[in-house]
Amino acid sequence: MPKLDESLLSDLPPFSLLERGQIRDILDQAVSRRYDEGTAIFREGHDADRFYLLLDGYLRVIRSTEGGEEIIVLHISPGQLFGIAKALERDTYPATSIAAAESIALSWPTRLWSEFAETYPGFATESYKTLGRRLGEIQTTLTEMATQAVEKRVAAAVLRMMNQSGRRTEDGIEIGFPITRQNISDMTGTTLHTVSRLLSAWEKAGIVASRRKHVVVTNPHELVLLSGAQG
Amino acid sequence: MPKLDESLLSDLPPFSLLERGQIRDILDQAVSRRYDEGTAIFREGHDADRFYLLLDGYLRVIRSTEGGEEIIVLHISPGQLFGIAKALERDTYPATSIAAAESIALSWPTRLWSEFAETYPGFATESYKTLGRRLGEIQTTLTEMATQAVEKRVAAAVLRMMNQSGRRTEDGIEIGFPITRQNISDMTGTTLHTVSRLLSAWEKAGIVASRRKHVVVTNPHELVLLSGAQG
DNA sequence: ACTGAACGTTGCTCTTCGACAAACTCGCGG
DNA sequence: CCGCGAGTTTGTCGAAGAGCAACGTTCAGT
Repeated sequence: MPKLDESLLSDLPPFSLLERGQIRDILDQAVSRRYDEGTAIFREGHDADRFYLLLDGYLRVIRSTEGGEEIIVLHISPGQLFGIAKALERDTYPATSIAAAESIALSWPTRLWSEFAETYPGFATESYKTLGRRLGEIQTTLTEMATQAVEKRVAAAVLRMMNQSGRRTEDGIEIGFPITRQNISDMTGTTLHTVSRLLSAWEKAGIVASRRKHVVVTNPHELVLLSGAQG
Repeated sequence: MPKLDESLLSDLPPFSLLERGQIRDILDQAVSRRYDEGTAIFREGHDADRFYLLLDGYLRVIRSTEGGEEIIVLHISPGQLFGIAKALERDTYPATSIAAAESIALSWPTRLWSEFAETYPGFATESYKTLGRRLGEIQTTLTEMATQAVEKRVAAAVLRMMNQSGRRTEDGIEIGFPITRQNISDMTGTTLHTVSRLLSAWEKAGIVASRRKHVVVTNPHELVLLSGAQG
């Protein structure tokens, strides 16, 4: 295991208040690992024996029904803690995490979570902030799902990914990780067919451009209108 | 303000580890209040200046869209803490709480949350457990909403309320708070018309019996089948 | 360069469920 | 005891979107 550089953590909120030596200690206890696209970091219901920090890449957090259908609950971007079941006093993971793109994450044994929370100022605070944000996100998704028509939901989902991971290109803003129609339908509770039709229509209207597994939003403003912002 | 009795808290998880004197201190700082059916305890987006404990009654936690539609995110039963935005480092409430039945709640100023969490063993732990459970519940609702047909969602929603608040009667198990078809449709993202049709059909099939604003489940087993447990 | 698998498109049909409409009933306040 | 309003029921209609099917396209691996 190569020695990890302190600059990896020093700018991230959960660690930004700490001194060099403290960060060193934390890093020395961490395991770093790479995950190929499509690999599971952990699975729903399994023992929550470690917690994680995403250094690079993107994750999908999914839940599956007994019927075998999967729905994507949220995405995780670099710099975020995840798998922090312990913060909520759970001993199993409540959902499955899959690498949406090739990703790198640090992890620590669960027992260190309480130790970090007690020892390092701001660590617990930031963890709980993260959870609070996620709870809010999920509630928003839920309300959308319950009240909005499919087209608006899909538009909103694409916008959310764009805002979270978008990077400028010459044509517009590209979603920063590979994504299939099936993935989008799993976020919005619809079918890949319907998503395909919508994206085709939007492509004709000059709102998006999509290649296989990649989506570029060329006219974000129009997409916002479609998403039905303020009705 | 009448002096509150210590037995109010002594059996509840967040306080069960505490001594008599500590509970006295906590109670002396609490404000107790009654809320009529339909009254809001606090509203989404407002300053989270207090946190609460439901002593008696039932609450609906709702979120509303810009379009004015409301959806019910979850229900809260007696003995639960709520409005604990502070635990997630939020300074506004993320949703609105409405009394579903006449209810009584204690409340404390937000700043005491951290104090309680530090001073009283088990208090923070229990708060986070509550949040963890709710996060799980919401995720379940979300997956259901995304993958299940209306009938299954409604069946699941009725079952959930039955399990949470049901009380035995001679005819079956009655949901413990007033509930309209509109309320059920707000939980399941459908219309009151559809819910009315479903309940009528179930009534004919001998699965439920409903009077105005009240629902009794007469054949829970059949309802579980309808909810599509294990496909 | 070839092949198969994964991903995407499109047309058609069929069902579910939302929208609109109208009437009924229960329970409360005057 | 009456009238009003909130809650409920039931019917009809139409549109949104799921299901099914078939085909096209891109890519990774050999």
